[in-house]
Amino acid sequence: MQAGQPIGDRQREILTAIVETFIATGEPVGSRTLSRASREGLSPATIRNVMADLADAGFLDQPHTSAGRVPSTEAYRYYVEQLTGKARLSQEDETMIQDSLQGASDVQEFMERTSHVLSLVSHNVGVTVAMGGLKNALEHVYFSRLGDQKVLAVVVTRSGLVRDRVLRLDLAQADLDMAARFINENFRGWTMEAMRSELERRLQQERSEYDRLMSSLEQLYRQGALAADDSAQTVFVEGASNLVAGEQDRQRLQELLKTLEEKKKIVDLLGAYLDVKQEAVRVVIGLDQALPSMRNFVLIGAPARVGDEVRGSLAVIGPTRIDYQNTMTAVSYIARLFDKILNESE
Amino acid sequence: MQAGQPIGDRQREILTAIVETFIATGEPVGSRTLSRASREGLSPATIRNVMADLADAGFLDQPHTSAGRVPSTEAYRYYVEQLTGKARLSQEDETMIQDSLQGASDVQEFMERTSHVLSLVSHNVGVTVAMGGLKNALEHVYFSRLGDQKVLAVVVTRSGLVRDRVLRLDLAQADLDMAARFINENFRGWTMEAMRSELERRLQQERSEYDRLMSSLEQLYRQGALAADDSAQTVFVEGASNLVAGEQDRQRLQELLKTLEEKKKIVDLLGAYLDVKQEAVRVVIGLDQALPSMRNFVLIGAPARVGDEVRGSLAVIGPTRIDYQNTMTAVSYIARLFDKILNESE
DNA sequence: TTTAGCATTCTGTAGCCGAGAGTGCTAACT
DNA sequence: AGTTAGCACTCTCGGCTACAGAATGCTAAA
Repeated sequence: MQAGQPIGDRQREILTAIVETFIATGEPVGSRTLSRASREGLSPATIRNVMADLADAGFLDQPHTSAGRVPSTEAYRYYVEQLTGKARLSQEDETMIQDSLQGASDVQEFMERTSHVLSLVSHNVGVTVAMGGLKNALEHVYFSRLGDQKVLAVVVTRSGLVRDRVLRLDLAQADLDMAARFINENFRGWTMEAMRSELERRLQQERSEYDRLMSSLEQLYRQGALAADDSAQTVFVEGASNLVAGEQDRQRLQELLKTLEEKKKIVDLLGAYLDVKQEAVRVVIGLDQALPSMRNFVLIGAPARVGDEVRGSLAVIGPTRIDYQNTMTAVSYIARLFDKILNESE
Repeated sequence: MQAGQPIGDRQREILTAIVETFIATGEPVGSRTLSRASREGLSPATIRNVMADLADAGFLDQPHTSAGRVPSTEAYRYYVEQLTGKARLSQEDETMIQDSLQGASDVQEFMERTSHVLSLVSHNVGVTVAMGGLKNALEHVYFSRLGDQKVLAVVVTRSGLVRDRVLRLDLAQADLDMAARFINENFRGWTMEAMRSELERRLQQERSEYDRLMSSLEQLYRQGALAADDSAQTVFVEGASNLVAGEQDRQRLQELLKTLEEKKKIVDLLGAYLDVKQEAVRVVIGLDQALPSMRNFVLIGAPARVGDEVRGSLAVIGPTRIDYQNTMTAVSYIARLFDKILNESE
């Protein structure tokens, strides 16, 4: 069989079997084992022939001459593609998820719990990112003078997201109140994005007739008082300890954990692969392109949306040898739950 | 020499040497090595005698007959006790800390960065806990109706701490405003603690003449709208990957990481050992009493206070084989910095 | 009190062997 | 033409032995 050729029924079947037993056992799988497992009673020799073909086509790797075969990256891709996706979550997992997520009231908390429960059901690393929320509707801002040179700015969005930051600024409380009143009266209900650009426009325009209010607003704006969108995305990474069992090489294990600690990289990773508009769960096989330390790791994730609006992402990160079916179902289940629970609260 | 006896000069010197070389190399230290290192030119045999005494006194353990000696828990305690504490932070570390912590504006952010920089300078796990802040002075509360059955409560303290939570409650915005105005007018500047108990008192007292305001307040209070103190302590644990290099046993490593993921346990741990009123850095050797998985681990921490008020704690968690001097200095340095930076902002 | 010497004990590493698992190929079989 | 049995070959892994190296404890001498 030529490389790159579409593959036939028997090959598909055997490839699937290989991937599945490898996922289950973690050890290279040999023709004997497959022969015993396959209910069609094929002999090892036959299977060996097929395996040779699959190896030629680039679906199987061989750790060394006399070891079994190991699925290649391509094999996983193929395997995931032909997965029916019809699977059901186990009763246990479903109730565990329900219980964990019950009563989470805001996005933050939901995300935190989600990353945790994801790590539990997948036995791998659960990751969630809550977006800043440029698209959020403004509910209310509040400025408070804290002392010399310090002003506390609090921005509340309609969805219940609260962002606070302390600015180095010297304004009287009266001025702050005036500025807050102005914003609250004029921009309540606007998206943060729209509000900011409109505000900027006005500041630009009325530069000539500068009054006290405009000056305060300008200062506040320049200092980022309204930057609720801002890269301050919150990241939750949980279950890193699960990797200890899987990864043999200590060096690699350490790099892996270190990478997971670098929140920024995780945000970028999810951003790169999940920001697209796809509805469904997405499986990315071969993370080493983005993060070298993530060789042989995959990402199974979905955007977390409320209605049409993307509020973040959730994902599981684990070795290629992961239970795809189950994890995908779990991720998709939680993504739907997210929409459902948070939709009713707005 | 009898066990439990105070130890003499030579013994002290040798014990210190053993602890230090063990910390440096990580391997059991033998008499030969010590003889070469000691500038007094003692022969291995002499040292062996002393070592035998120290072993009798319970300061040294022996992995097996013909291995060197390893310091016992007691030895570390003794070692730490007789540490002068006069050490200086290296220039690098100092600037690294300065740079990392520069510009942190609120307690949260400070804590997050602190845990990170602690893990960097100690090459171990940096942990910080930000307290809820019962003792914080109330600045402002704000309630906002989010939709059916949902109310957003935001509490801002004078120190710039912002706590928000979503309550399941059905009150009209007008009622919420009234309640907020009432609290802001009556309790601004009170400590959260005082405010809550006074409010409770009033609710109790005026139960007879129940009006709309009181009813709203009651509902809000019962739902925890003002529980800015609350067990919602924020925990930051960083640098867990550093443990991979140190710990040999995989099983143990996994348990360790798992424990570090359980935020609650970490809060309890710091709480148990650091909530005391001590000013200085505290070293706790033998964490297995509190957390079995933390056998052979120590905690080097200090309360994080602003003025007289404890706002949280910071600590390094690492194996007994840690650079005590340096870590202690770093912890104490950051604790002072914490006070300094956050004091000026209030 | 300190030291030298020596037998003893234990670890870690290197090397070897054999069992086991798996492949690839060829030749026979259906 | 596809399938299977047989067989030589390769490679890993666990167990075993041997050996060097490092420390100790003890005894006896300085």
